[in-house]
Amino acid sequence: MAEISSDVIRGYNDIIILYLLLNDPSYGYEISKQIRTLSEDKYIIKETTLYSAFTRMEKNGFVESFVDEDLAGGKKRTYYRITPAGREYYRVKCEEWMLTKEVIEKFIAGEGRAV
Amino acid sequence: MAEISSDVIRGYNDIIILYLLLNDPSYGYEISKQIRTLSEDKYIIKETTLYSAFTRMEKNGFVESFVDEDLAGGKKRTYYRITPAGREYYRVKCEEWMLTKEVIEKFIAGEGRAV
DNA sequence: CTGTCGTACTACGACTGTCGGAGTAAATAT
DNA sequence: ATATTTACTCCGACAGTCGTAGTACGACAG
Repeated sequence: MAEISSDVIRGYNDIIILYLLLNDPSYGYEISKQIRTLSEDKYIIKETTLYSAFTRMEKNGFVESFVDEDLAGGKKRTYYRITPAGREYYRVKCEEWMLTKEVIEKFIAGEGRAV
Repeated sequence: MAEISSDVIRGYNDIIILYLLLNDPSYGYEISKQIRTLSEDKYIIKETTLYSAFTRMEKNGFVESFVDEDLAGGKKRTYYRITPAGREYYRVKCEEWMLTKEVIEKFIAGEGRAV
């Protein structure tokens, strides 16, 4: 099966992550598993990519983090919550996606187009 | 109007360019204008991006270049022709696009989905 | 009681495609 | 005469992703 390369998904990791924060805060490991599940194993985000996206988006004010210190066994977990600015960013990026899709498909074979 | 950012189109410049070489060889300036026209001014590829894509794709064997020395006034123009490997690469990339589109749209609001 | 697997990250350096800016030079339009 | 269009080329910078490694705790198998 074809795999999704990083160049191709680049620029969409942000919205993929934010989508999963729209309803509830979540954390890295959980998000990572959800991406895998929701995409039916077609996209498995790299840990480093995911965590660096969190850092970047927090710096940009799109998410806020808080730590849950009370996990069983004294373990910690860092949650991220989407901010209003993050929601707006998500919305804008979705619109950009629609536009990009339209443009790219003019240059794509398939969907009834001959090569 | 929203603009298409480089991160978002990254990874698709190759197929956009190859698409325009499918039927006939062409050259940088012409391709650049065609992208602009076909996308209805929604995507204007940067010169540096375009020419470095040519160089990269030639190195990878997806295109071949030849120079037309006989332009009026002794000017030169470098044409690029798609190779069989380039056609195959284009085909594969198009399939990858279909898959990527499917995946991304699971994380996108709009198209009847609520946010 | 030892080792592997799953959870939940962090750090660091490398790579690649894109970008910004500058420059070149001839042809055509004003 | 000057500006614009055509047709590139070179250079250094940047940002996001990746590969590799490491940490640390708990649960479960052998």
